[in-house]
Amino acid sequence: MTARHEQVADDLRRLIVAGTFAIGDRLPPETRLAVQYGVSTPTLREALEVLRAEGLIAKYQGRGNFVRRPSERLTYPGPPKAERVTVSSTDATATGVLAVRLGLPEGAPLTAYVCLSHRDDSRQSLTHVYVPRTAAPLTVASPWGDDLVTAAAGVPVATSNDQVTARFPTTAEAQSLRIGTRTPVLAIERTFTTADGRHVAYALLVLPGDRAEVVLITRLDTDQEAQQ
Amino acid sequence: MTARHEQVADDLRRLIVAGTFAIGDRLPPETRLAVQYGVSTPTLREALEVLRAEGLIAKYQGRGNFVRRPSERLTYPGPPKAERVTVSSTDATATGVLAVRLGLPEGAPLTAYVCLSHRDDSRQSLTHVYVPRTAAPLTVASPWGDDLVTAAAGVPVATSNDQVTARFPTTAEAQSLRIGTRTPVLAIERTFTTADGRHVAYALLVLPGDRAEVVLITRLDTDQEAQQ
DNA sequence: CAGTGGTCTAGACCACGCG
DNA sequence: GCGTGGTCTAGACCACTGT
Repeated sequence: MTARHEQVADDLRRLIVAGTFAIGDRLPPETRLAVQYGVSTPTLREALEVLRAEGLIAKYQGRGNFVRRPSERLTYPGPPKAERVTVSSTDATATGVLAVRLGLPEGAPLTAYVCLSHRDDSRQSLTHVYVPRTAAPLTVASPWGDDLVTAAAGVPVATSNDQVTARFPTTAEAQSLRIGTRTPVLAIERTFTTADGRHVAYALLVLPGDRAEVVLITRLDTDQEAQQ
Repeated sequence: MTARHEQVADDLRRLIVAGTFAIGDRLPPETRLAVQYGVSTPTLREALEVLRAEGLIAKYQGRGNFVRRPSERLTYPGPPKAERVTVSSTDATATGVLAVRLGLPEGAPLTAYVCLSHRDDSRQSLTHVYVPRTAAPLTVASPWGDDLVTAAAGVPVATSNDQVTARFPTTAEAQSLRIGTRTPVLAIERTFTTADGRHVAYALLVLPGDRAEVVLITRLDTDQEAQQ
């Protein structure tokens, strides 16, 4: 009682790991694969969606489906492996959840930074950083936003509290990261806190689920880290 | 140029947060909603899939779509909020990645535990724990597997290394958690290590992306936690 | 331009839940 | 049995890519 698209995905996965389709190869067009497997095109696309979520293939509109190089996974937090990070900044105001997270009054002036990290023409991460607006000039940044926050906050930043969830990307996020709207992403909401307990920055990281993972190390014999 | 199913999702989301559809309410049948919005049923189902990934609604086959109670999110790691945890155990052998992770020879005897945590008739987490086979009798367990590991390992467990990824559930996982196969999940691979550096247990946690989040707290002024 | 994926249609049939 | 969601079909049209 396995679904048809799962059967197709299983067979294609077998062909890929067996090397019948080598790394970097383009798969046959979806229409032809659909005919070969005797399924309709939406069903075959479901199968490819599964493989894409596993990071086995990448789709490029107008070009085709390609076998991905394995273990291209980036880890968060960790040394950024991006080749380039492009940053842009705009003025914004604290509204709704943003004001709550930063402990600021509604409408307070903010500066919003957008960091997009690349590597080998592959988008790695999309980060939005929100800090209270200051005159601080900001130049370079890490893909996770740490540099921006330490530079923007006048005082040292002590801890960051990260909430990691799995969801689908918004259309804007999918376009920025060049992933499908049905590819799961890791969404990380970071709240930066100073030693005296003030929240000084908020960041939203979006990492493609097919090429990123979050690593956390817990000491079990000591006390567990406190929850938010 | 927004996709049709995104427009429909936006409108339904608006109706839900506005309270037109109250918490616990059943939405109209998908066929009727499709007619109302002037879209086909697959398109409308795509819209509902988006809302389900956001945790706004829950689907039950044969019954309908229901508005979920918000902030039902469980956090990992953290105090388990499950009402019940059902555990079953079977014998297994270390094969492939399992042997590598545990540092055991291929074919070594293991005991596999499956923990399923519930709460209010809602599946919360599915955990597979693999430990070297011993005669240790194991009774109760936390949903994250910690209790099982500390009981099974003869020596104290010092740290756990967790790798968090976002992906789709397997059909078996989806059935166990009673979620759709297209609902993103947080998959956490835990490796338990003793103070002398031996890997003594391996666990795979699957948390529904629409009701779970991983929380990690990082101290920025001290040295970053070492990566694996 | 031709080929590719992105999205959508208007149905169909099956499995499940409940009365 | 009836209504529900789960899955699939066999197309269609558009947008994007590279020549």
